Amino acid sequence: MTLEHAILGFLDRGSMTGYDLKTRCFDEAVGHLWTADQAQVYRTLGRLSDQGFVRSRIVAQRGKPDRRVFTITTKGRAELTAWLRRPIDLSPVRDPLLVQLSLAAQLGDHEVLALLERARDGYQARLDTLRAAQADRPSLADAPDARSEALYDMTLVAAMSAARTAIDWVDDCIEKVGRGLPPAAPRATSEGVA
Amino acid sequence: MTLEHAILGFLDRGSMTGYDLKTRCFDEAVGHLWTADQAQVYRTLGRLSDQGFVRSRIVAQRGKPDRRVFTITTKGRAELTAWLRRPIDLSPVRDPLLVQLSLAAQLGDHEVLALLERARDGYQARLDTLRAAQADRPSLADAPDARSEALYDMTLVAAMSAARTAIDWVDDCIEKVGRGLPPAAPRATSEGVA
DNA sequence: GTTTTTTATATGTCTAGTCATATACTTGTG
DNA sequence: CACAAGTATATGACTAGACATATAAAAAAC
Repeated sequence: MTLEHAILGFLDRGSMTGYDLKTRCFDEAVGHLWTADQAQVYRTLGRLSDQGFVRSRIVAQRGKPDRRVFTITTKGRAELTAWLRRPIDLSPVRDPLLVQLSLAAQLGDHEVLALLERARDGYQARLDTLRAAQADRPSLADAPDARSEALYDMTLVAAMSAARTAIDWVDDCIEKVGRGLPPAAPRATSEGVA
Repeated sequence: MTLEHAILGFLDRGSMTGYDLKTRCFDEAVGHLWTADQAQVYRTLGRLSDQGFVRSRIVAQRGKPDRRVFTITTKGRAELTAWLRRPIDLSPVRDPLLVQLSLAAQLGDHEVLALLERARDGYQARLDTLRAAQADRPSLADAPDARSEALYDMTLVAAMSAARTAIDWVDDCIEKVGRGLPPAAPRATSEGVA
C-alpha cells in the first residue's frame, strides 16, 4: 500500500507522468526511503486510476513520445489524507547480511572479517550518497515548500544516522574479530544431532 | 534466497522439522533479523529437497502428528558454505514510516507529533524485546557453540543499536516539531502546476 | 465439560515486487 | 556515421512473501 500512497502524495504536489514519478520522485528524491520499480509505478497508476484516485490526460509532444499526465482527484486527496493519519506498523527487520553473519560460524576469522569489511564499505557508500543528497538537495517533485522540506530533512537525518550507527557497529565487530573469535565447536560426526 | 540459506544454516547445526525451524529458529532465535512465514518454510523445504540440499525422513509419534525431520546433505552443506562466502548487497532501505513522514506536510504539527510518538513507542518496544532476548538468550537451534554465540551476539547488538539510534532520532524530531514546523505553502488552486 | 493451545504438515490464493523486453523518436557521444 | 543514452509507456513472466484454511489429536485452561 505504501507505493500507492506515496504516488498520491507526490501527485498531490503537482501533476506528472509515470516517468517523472519514477525518475524525479523515487530515484532522486526518496531513493533513500523507498525504491520503486518502473513497471510497478505504471501498474500502480493504472490501479489508482481504476479506483478513481487519479485522472490522466494524454499530452502530445514533438519528437518525444506522448506524455500521460496524472492528476490526483478529490477522492484521491481524501484517501491520501486518511492514510497520512493512519498509524503504520514498524516494518520488521529483514537483513540478509545479519542472517549471513549469524550463521557464519564455519567461516574463518579472516573470512568473517572480509564480510564485515564489505558491509562497512557499503554503509560508507550509502552515507556518502546521503550527504551528497543533503548538500545539493533535489527539488522534491516541484513543490519545495518549507514544511515539506523540514520533513524531508528529518528523513534524510534518519537515514544518515542509521548509516553512521551501522558503520560504528561494523567497526566494533571488526575490532572484536581482530582480537579473535572463540573457536567453533567440533562438528558432530554426522546425523545423530536431533 | 536468504530464507533458503538460512534454513540450510540451521539444519547444519542439527536436523529438525519445519515446525522446529519456524518456532525455534525463526520466531525465537532470529526473529529480530528475519521473520519467516510458516507456509513458506514448508514450501522452501520442499524446494531444497528437490534440489538435493536436504533429505527427510518421517518419524512417527504417539499422540502427536508425524514429524518430517530434515537433514542437510553434503551437497547442501557445500551450497551453504558457498553462500556464506558470497558477498551480499546491502538491502535497500524500505521504510513506510519515513515515506509517510516525508509526505505529511498537509498534517498539523500535533498530528505529525502523534505519528512520531507512535513510532517512538514502536522502537522502544523493539528495544525492550531485544534486551530481553539478550538476557535470557534462546538456545539457538540446539547448537550453542561459543563461536556461533559470539556472532549471534553481534547481530543482537546491531539490532539494539539501530533501535536506540531510531529512538534518539525520533526524540530529536519530536523536539523540533515541538518548537514548531514551518508552515505549509498555500495549496495551488487546482490543476495547473505542471 | 467445552474451548483453547500446542504439535505438525500442507495447499490455495493473493499481493508486491523484480526482471526482461517491446516500441519509437531524438539528442549527444565517439 | 554508428551507437548509446534519454524520453516515454506498457506487457509478460516470475519470485517472495502474506494470509487463510484444512486436518488431527493430545494436553492444558477456563
